[in-house]
Amino acid sequence: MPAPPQLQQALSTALLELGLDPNEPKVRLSRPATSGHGDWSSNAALVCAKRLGVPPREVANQIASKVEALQPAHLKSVEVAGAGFVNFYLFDSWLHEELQQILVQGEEGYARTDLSKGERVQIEFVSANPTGPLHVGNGWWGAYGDSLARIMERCGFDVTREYYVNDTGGQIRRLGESLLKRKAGQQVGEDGYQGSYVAELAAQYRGPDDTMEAGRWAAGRILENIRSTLSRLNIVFDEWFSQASIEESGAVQETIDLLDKRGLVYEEDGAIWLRSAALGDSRDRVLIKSNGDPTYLAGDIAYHRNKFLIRGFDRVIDVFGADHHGQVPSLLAGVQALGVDPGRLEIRLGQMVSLAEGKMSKRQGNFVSLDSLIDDLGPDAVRLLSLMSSIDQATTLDLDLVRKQSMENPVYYIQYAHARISSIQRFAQAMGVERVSLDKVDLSLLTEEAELRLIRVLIKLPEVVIEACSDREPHKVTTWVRELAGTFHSFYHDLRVVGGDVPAEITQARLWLVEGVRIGLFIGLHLLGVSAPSSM
RNA sequence: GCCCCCGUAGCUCAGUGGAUAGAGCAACUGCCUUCUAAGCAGAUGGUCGCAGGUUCGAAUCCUGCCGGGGGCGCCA
Repeated sequence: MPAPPQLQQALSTALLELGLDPNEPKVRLSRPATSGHGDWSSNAALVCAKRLGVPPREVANQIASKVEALQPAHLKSVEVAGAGFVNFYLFDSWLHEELQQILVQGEEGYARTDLSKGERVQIEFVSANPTGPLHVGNGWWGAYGDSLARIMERCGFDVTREYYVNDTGGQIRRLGESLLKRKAGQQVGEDGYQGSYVAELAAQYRGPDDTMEAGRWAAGRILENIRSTLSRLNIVFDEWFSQASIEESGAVQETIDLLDKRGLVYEEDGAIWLRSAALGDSRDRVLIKSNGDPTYLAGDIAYHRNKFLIRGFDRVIDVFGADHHGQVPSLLAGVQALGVDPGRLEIRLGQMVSLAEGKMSKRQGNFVSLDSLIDDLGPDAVRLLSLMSSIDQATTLDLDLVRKQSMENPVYYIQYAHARISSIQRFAQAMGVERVSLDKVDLSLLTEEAELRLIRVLIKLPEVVIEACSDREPHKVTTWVRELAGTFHSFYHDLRVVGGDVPAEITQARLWLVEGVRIGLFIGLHLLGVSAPSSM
């Protein structure tokens, strides 16, 4: 939340009068961590003191008295503290006004901003090969991509969610081989897909004994399952983009022609190479193998040409697993070779998710599928669990522990807060207490510390969403939602809303307060893709 | 060898330039005749991997080292 405009204005004026630049990048008006340091605090004196050759506390004193003289709205007192911080204490009226605004804006409007500058963004994520069920890591990075999309949408971006389907080449052949071997009752080799799902598919396969045909059929079936698994997690894609379609449309050849025209390809050892070493990669890369097949990279560059130059996305965010880290420099080089500013392509790497029980491998089929984890914990818990920490953090899941905790999972803690508020609202109605309209309620009756604390947390949301968006870190929303839920539970314990001997006007003010909290929880949970139940 | 990520309480993780470092789980003590105890309150628990550097100020930025994970294909 930005500081009250009058306070910002007064501070700027004060700084200017002292010959200081209010737009100095390191100068901040921010909320201190502890309430003992005021509602807002400026570090201007610390930043500027050296240049002035005056002790910081002295500068701070001058700033303090100038701001005080300007008497900005809501300002109660100013103090100089620590090494030279100027701390501002505001009247509660500031918080009451903020709450009022939140209630006016509601679920739709609150914490909605426009950072987009009109950008169309594509986020490509999951994109797991259709050769087996999704694993837990796909769910982790999938929740990340989808929540990032939701957050960016709330910040005004036009977002397309896309899944790149790897439905071509050696994998499909290998899948087809595995299927046919299973069907014929033979052993699947070491380099085949050994999971039991292959046997299940083999039993259903009615097509000819053609490797590619069987492979494509199986991939199609698997993709259907992937789609339904993802939808259990509230992940829905706008576009499923087929790699085969890129190859069959001749787009790969067109792309290579384009690169050739730019003088960035050459032939050697019967293969076609990209001069990627000249574009930041550690070496040159093969685009067309000596057997005439395009490499994965060639298809990927053609795909990114489609993203940037055909469909015209302003910005593309690719979410990959860290095991694909090696292909990043090549892809960036390829994009640059197309003449696209590589700054328009962001690649976020999700660190690996593993199980305490041991390593997972899709080929060997001994992994815990995302589906079974969802069966185990429920979709909300899986989604929230995956959005608790940064994707830069490698995760080791201890299933026993997670299962044991699932009844005391953070997800219930948060949802319970939302359900409790709904319950209060139901109770009020049952008692015949109707909420008066917003222009009739006197929010200034909210003076208890537990009430004010709640508003202080609630008003952080817009800034949290903005930060989560620009840092591409959805888990910041999770952190905030947990804090709000905790603050609410504490409030709930301390103060009654309806009934008891609470005066009617206070009940009204508190009903609106908890509605504000409900709005915050609802928005936060929605951005995380977690449901907000009205009862539990 | 080179590249990326991580190292914070017993465990899982927040905090990434501000003033006494936070939460959940585990362990301890209290709180339900009152709007949902899936909750609340209190106490316990930390050389922020190590060593330098930058800064008025570093868990946060820079360098080196140690430890863990991932990657360096005419595989995808």
